Amino acid sequence: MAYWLFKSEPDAWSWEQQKAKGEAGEEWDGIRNYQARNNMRLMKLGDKGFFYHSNEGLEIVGIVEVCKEIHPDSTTDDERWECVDVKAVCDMPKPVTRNDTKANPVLSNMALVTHTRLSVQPVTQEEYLEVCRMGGLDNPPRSD
DNA sequence: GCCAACGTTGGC
DNA sequence: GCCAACGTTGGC
Repeated sequence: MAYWLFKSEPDAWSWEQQKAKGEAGEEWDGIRNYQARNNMRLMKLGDKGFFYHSNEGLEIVGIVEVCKEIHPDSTTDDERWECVDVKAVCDMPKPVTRNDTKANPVLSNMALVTHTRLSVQPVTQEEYLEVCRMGGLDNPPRSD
């Protein structure tokens, strides 16, 4: 079991829209980057991840859960591109900004800091728990 | 809106 | 298999 981070521009797909989908969740489609796709291939049902607003906000605003494992991306016929489905689990009580993560030595190796352009990233358990602590989330949902 | 970083494409 | 050209992402 593992932890992840999903980036989305709120103009294109926001945390509010994700929450509105509720338990049904939604495809994390439109990913056209091999590294990001490969990360999604590794995801298991029940894995948790952060929902990050890029471009505007630049902060982790909530927690999502993988609710469908890797399958073809319905937005393209190109069979190279696959995706998972995710559903919203809970808000980050106090959103954690990218600057916050950059300023925390515990998170110095976090992909959000070191791999700026990667849109689907792995997060270590240590990083996950630290970000949740910073965000005021007392009982972080676990992947296992 | 700009631009640096980085990923992809295609010619050789 | 290299690398120049080009396209995209994302922070500022």
